[in-house]
Amino acid sequence: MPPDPPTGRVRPATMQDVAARAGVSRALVSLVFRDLPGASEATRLRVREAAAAIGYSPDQRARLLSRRTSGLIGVQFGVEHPFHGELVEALYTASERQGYELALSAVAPSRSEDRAVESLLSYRCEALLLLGPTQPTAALERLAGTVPVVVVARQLRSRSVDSVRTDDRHGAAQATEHLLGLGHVRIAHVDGGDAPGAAERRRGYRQAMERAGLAAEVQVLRGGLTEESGAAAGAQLLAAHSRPTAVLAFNDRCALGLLQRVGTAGLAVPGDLAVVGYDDSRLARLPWVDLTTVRQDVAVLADRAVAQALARATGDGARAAVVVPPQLVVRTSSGPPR
Amino acid sequence: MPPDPPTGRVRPATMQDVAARAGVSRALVSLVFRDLPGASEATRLRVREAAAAIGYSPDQRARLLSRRTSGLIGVQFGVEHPFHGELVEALYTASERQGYELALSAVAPSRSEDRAVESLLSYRCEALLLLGPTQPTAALERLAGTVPVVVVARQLRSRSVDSVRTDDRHGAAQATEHLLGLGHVRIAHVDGGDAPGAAERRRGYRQAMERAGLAAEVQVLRGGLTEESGAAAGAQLLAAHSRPTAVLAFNDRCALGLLQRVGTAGLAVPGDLAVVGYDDSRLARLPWVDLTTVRQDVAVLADRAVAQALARATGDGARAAVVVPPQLVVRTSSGPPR
DNA sequence: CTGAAAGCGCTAACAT
DNA sequence: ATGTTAGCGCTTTCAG
Repeated sequence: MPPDPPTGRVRPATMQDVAARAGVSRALVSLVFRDLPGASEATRLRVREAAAAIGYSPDQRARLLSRRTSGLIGVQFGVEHPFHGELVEALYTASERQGYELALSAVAPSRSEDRAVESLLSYRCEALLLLGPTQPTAALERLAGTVPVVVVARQLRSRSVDSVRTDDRHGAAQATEHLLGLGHVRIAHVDGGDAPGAAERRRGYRQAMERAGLAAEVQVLRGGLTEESGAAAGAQLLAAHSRPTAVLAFNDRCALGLLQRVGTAGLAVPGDLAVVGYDDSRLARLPWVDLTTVRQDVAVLADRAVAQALARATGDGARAAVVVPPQLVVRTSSGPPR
Repeated sequence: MPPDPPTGRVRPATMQDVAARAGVSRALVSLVFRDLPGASEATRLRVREAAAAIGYSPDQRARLLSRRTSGLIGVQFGVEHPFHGELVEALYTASERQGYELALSAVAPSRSEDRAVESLLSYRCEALLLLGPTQPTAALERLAGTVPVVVVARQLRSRSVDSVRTDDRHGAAQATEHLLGLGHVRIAHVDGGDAPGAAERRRGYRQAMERAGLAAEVQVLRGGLTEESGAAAGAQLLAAHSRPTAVLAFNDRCALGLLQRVGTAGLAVPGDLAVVGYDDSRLARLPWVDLTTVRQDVAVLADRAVAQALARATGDGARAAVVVPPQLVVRTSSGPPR
């Protein structure tokens, strides 16, 4: 054993140390730690004890390097998106179940998606999961030529890149149908502009209106992803001479801004205006908001994404665009027209 | 070159490939990629070109393994805390400037802090940055015996574990003094119970009141970290016979719930009640909220945390409890009493 | 300035 | 059931 480094901390124990202490070979220790057959119960116990005694834990760096396959799935996520947080959590569960480790790389205003991907690649991840990437499709396709790529939570028109997302068209249609079922006729949609998913949600809304024979009532207002955009749309609604009795907002934050704006103007919700959001975020569940909304099934999204990534990484499995059904969550912000 | 694996993807290029193509030795390529002296400009160019031509990027796994020091800083963060997201972003900047890589490990309802740390340790990180950990101090001290640990954004009473945090006592005092300066006398504090930082903020509030000779007016209401807790406290305030004219809430979310509750009751803000939050979160900046609040300096916290971690990892540098001053951000939710 | 050789700590394929 | 032997792709001496 070499002398301690100047810090006074001991060199971390290696597999060799454990083997020596347990009186076996390194290979045996390796087997025991990977729970593979080929060691007697008695030795397993001895090895475990020796390891515990000297505080050994396998060195992941060496393990990654020596394995034929890295066993790593790279995940690019945005630090500012609460929804990505939920996804990451679900991905841990999903990947663990399938025996893989996650490598996280964050995207932030000061850290580009390119940098995030580059870092992931340097760890030789077997597949990349990109949460709501904003890179152009061409760039994603190029990347997918290097490593299996699964785009999560973004609609993508590509033949080569895999994707897993919620059926936003269906979600928006469901929400619209819910309002129609309540007896609303003048139903407006405050959209998300060119945000991921916005086009799909517009289509779902429009189709539901058309199916109900209300094509003439279709009214799409320019919105966005934030409270501010919702408030602006709310102001527009108030100014309209034939005000809608119900609104489907692009997402919960947008709905919240809208609620705030029309509330200030004295409108009752849902009496004067029924409001539906999208995402089922924490905000939607606040007691005084209690927003009817559309929930994305995070656990299923994560499962499918990991499964698809691994299928591609191992060579079997063809390209797929997986679509997961959303779920309407009815709360008190939507009710029949007065 | 071995045949392609069954996936049809080519084996990633190695340093040896680059060396062969550029007609130099591997060691040279290594130097070039680490920007170390010892190679002529001409060779550098040749190497870079060769690498680019075959799409080489250094294998981080091998690099980590072979270096005497891993050059990794492990970060444990909570996926559900927007503030941790901000910190992570700043940590990327700070660590990059000091030539270190970040290894991220998330904590979530279904993923314990122990698991997160275990994963970080398996990569042989040189130091651990724990963002708002909830582990007991004893556990943290034990961990710190294995690897340098810096606790970020949590107050900690320990002689062996380093910490970097905002001066919450000072922040709360500043906020209280701001309200005092506006002419308020009956100032209440809706606290954070036993949340990290709550005790410090209570003290800051109390001390400011006492310094102003208003010890008799001190009123601490049980609150919490969420909108719900703020709303509950708001209801209590409304019921009080001698209602305060100003409130300092534990954080912005708590303040928001409070605002909502007293707004519903018809109170004007800041006219009937001045409200101050804490954190300067996105919520505080919403136009119709425009909350006076206390900002934590994320960039400085991150810088100090990384610096302290590295100082300890390299052996020099003693234990430290770094305290970063906060900054009061005055908006429209605070004004003089009517 | 350049090249050869020895590991880093583990896994994997083969012996025994 | 256990031990032996090569590497994984890089960094790091130490010679040229």
